[in-house]
Amino acid sequence: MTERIPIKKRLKELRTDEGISQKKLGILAGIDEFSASARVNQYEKGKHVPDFATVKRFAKVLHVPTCYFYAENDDLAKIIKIFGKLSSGDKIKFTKKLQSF
Amino acid sequence: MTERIPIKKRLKELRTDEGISQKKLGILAGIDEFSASARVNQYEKGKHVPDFATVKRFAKVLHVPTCYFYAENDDLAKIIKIFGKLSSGDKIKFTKKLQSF
DNA sequence: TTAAATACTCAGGATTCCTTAGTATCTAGT
DNA sequence: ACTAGATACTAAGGAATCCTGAGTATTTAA
Repeated sequence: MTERIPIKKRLKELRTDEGISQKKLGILAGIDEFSASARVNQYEKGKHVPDFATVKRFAKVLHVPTCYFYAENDDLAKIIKIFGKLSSGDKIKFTKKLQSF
Repeated sequence: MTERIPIKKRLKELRTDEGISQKKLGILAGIDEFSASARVNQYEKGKHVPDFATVKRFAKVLHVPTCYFYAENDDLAKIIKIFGKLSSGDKIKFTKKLQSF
């Protein structure tokens, strides 16, 4: 029973964009160096699912909002990523403009 | 060790807006009627964390994108919710508007 | 004030994850 | 082509977390 969870895909995309290894990503996210490689691989292959605290640390390392890893729709994922890169001022401005929709 | 996960807050907000009980929400999401009450309560109180497949079913019942439940930032949560309610055409317009920022 | 609905809790069996130890594969240098 | 080191990946079992079943509190409405 393979759970269709976006984390594996999103994690791999961002990690390869960043040009770092599975092990290094794990270490940067605070995972013990001796299990970092196995765990990140299990997440990317979809063998296991990281808990929220771990995803949160991946998000910090990879500079996206945490919920990016749970976005099923690619367009929505892109919006979440862009929103995360806005300045605080632009976030407010943008949010206000949305009320028109 | 209480994990600071947005699910509990988002779940309660949406459920009360909808005006249904914890048990009913669980049943609508396909949980066995004899454990629906306990499980949804555990999720809302933050005692346990639902797996992604379960969150996905909550999302369907409550008419929001799944990643809404993982959004830490309230403004971003609102954006995700609005995006989920747009028509395909408006989703494209919406995405373009964000590019200009 | 009572019954029913709703919210909530506990404990243990069921499930999933993390760690350890290792194998497979890729890459760069000679 | 060969080797060494880096990277990707996997199995298995102990550790951690969840789901189920059986309740107890609390709220609501008659």
